[in-house]
Amino acid sequence: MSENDSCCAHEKLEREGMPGEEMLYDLADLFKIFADTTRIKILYALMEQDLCVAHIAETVGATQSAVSHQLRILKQARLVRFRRDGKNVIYALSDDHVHTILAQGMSHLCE
Amino acid sequence: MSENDSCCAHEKLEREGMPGEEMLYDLADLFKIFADTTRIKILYALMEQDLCVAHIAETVGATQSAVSHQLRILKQARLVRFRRDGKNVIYALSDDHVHTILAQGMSHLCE
DNA sequence: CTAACGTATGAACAGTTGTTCATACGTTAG
DNA sequence: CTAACGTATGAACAACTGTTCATACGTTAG
Repeated sequence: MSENDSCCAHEKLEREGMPGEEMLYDLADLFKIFADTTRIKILYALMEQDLCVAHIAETVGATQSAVSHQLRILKQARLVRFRRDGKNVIYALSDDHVHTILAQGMSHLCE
Repeated sequence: MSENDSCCAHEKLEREGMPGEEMLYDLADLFKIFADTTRIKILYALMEQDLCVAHIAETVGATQSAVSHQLRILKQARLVRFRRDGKNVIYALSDDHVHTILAQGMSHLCE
């Protein structure tokens, strides 16, 4: 299995066994984001199509405020991006790692 | 509300695309497990080789009690398995989803 | 301009989480 | 048997997290 990733930590991992402290904290922080049902719902919703905040709130069954707070977290983690459209703000997934990570989680659950 | 926005077909999402409530909670619970540095360290350590509790504690730099508590959580999620060896209890990874999920997380961090 | 709408944000709150400490359990040596 | 060792567990504690509420911000219609 030849993983030709540009990620420098992979080589280090194979040599030393464990990433550095800082990297481990970043990794834990990333998984924290997927550890909440509201955020997962938002991500699944955005996998279908780009959505404004009000429609996200409606789709996931949460208040506008709660969704806005969570979108802030997803933004900071660069998992979603956004653009203004008049009074609305449209959110979208920023890359396809979201899909891959969620799919792997599902795969474990269904084994 | 009757306007034709670029995000007006959100009603479809409630029918397809999104897993059920129960599955979403299980998925969030799974990612919660990866959302802690102590547990991540334990998993990385076990990727190298099977280890008893005392050696895990030494490797990850945590107390025996803290490690034992976390191993309980990893056990319940079926991410690790264990066997007795005299007075020791040897822990090991139970499947390779652990490696895949951690690698995907790393991949996102290094993009 | 002002009003209405969509969105963002801060504070307060309840619920959860991970660690420490003390102690109990299980196994083996003597 | 008892003592010593490795491991597990419960309670208490501090730190963190997600929601709600109130309110402020930014944009557009009139």
